[in-house]
Amino acid sequence: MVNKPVRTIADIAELAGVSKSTVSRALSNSPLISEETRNRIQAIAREHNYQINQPARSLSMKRTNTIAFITHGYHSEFSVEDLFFMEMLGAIASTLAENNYDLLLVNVDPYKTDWINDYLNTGKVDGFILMTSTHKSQHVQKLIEVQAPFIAWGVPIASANYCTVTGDNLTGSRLATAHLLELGRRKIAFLGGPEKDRETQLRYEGFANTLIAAGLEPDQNCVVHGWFSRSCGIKGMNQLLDKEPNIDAVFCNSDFLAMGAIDVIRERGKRVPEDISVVGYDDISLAQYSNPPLTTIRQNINESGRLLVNNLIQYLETGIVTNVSVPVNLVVRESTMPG
Amino acid sequence: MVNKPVRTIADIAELAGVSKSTVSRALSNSPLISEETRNRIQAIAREHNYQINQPARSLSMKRTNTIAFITHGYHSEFSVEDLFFMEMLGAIASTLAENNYDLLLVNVDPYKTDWINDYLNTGKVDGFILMTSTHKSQHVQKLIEVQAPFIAWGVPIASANYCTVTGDNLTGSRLATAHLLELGRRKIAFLGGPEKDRETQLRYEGFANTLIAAGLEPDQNCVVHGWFSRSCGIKGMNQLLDKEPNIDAVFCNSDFLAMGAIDVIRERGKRVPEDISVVGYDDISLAQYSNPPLTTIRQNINESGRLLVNNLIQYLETGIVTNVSVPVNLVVRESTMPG
DNA sequence: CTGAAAGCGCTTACAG
DNA sequence: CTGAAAGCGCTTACAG
Repeated sequence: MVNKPVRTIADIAELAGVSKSTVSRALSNSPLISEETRNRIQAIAREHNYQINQPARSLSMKRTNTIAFITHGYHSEFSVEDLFFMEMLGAIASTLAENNYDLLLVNVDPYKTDWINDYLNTGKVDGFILMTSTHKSQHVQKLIEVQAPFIAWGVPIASANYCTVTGDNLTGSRLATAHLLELGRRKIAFLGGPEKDRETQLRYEGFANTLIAAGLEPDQNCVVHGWFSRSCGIKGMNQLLDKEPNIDAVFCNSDFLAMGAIDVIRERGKRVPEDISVVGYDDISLAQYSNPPLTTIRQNINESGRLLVNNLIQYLETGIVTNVSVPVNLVVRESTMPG
Repeated sequence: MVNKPVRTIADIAELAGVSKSTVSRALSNSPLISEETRNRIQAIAREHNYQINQPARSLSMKRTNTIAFITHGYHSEFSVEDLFFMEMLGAIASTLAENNYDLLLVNVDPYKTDWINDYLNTGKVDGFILMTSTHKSQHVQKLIEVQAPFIAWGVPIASANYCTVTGDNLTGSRLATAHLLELGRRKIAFLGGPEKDRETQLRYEGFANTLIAAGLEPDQNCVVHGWFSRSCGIKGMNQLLDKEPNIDAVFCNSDFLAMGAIDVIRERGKRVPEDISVVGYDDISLAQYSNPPLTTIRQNINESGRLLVNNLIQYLETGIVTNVSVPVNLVVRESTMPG
């Protein structure tokens, strides 16, 4: 039945006895085309399993319907410590697919920004979703400088105007701290992310303000900073307990920090949560399987991923710059409440 | 200094006083061009930060230098249970980058194969890396049917000729079983993956043969099958202990199965490894952080990812079909040896 | 060693 | 509502 492959709009035009212009318009549902013609052409295309050629389309339209997800593994390769952005990636992938966008995964060197040029002016992608954790501000500044369309995860840099999605860090830390206070804890430590991270600063702010509102004085002996990794949780918790052995709770800025902290607490002969309550941050899927299951601040990763995609697409189409803060909530598990 | 943007080879041709053909050849290091001309043109391109237009190039060359990584989350979104393919993805991403290929991430519905058409005849990608776990054979058969260039993770289907990379399942299960026998275990259970999985079958074969070689009889009461997930580990371990309460070791076909099994063993009042030794499979990055750290069969994920990329590229260039089996090794941790 | 020209497969003003 | 034609920015036979 099919005696000649149908690969191009020219093939379809011939079969339908119309011009290529008409085929092109019919396939893209142009209102210019009469319904009858459109249906006839679309039927032919379907019957012959026609697929449009994307490079040709991109070249002509100067857009690719492809978005690059920019990240870098915590170690050189991806590992469990990258779970947060992996879960974000899942939500982003499905939302992009729903919008007929493709997803290019770009794993960059966090200390270099030359990836921007490689993907933007080559016409490979229409925009970027920036998920890098290290040196984020350098990447943001460079993206702005070259006027690249992008959206970034995280608190926006004050001096610049660009799209962002972030979790509500102030509320998150307030919820965590209030929960620990309600449990009767009074010597609460802060096991933070990098000190210059805006997210970490906001979380400290919420933490300190909640303590003060409860009539307590934040104690600088109970504050440490580091990366969000398990190994920094181990290091940080050791430092905290060295300085202040009678800590009765710790608010960690990530679930991995919390897991590292719990290991240290137990190694030092104390119990979680009986002696020290531990709260994490993010609620990655691993948090509930941890031992004990982690009380943590849920970042609503799926919702955040959807917003990153939808707001970037909106920006591409309309130029509207959005900065959204996604609600967080407290999830209580056994690391603060005995099971 | 730059008074006119330099975006196309035509712009460079004008600046250099040569034709577009010459620029094109010079930029792709064609030996046809004199060294002097080539250097001069490349210098101009560099100076003006010229980036080649990929869609135009793809349209002309009928290849994209893009590979699609085909997978699907274990649940609808990515979670910790997807860690195995995530870690594979890391190795694949960097190896593709080294070879100047881009990586398109395609999260498919495991029950449909229509993604093939969407990516192949559209000229979006040159080939596929197939990482789906469910219904793999359907995807493979369809790929072969439409003559799509691809490589698949896993044991090749006997009746077909296509590129694969797989771990050495026979050796893996032999190492695991021999290790348990050496520890003096005699009632060893097999907590397997899906019964129709070729990988699982091979692992059972290695397991059973090693038992027989040691003069033991494989006991069908000590064998269960399911998915590779933690929840199936819980279900399976409960079934095993219901049927055979005096099991003293269990060989699990994934690290997640092992984690689920350990939870059940403890809940039933037994100790790991004192009462029951547990061996996992894969050695995902989480295995060492598990409680207790898992003895497991390391799949050499990085090496496997590199091979998937390199052998697919080789196939694209030469048509050579490779089927490789990557060595595995035993990693002993506390789930079999008291710390 | 270099250039003029055709072609890759689309989209979209322009004209009717 | 439809078509002829130009154009997107490359590559590569073909000719010299």
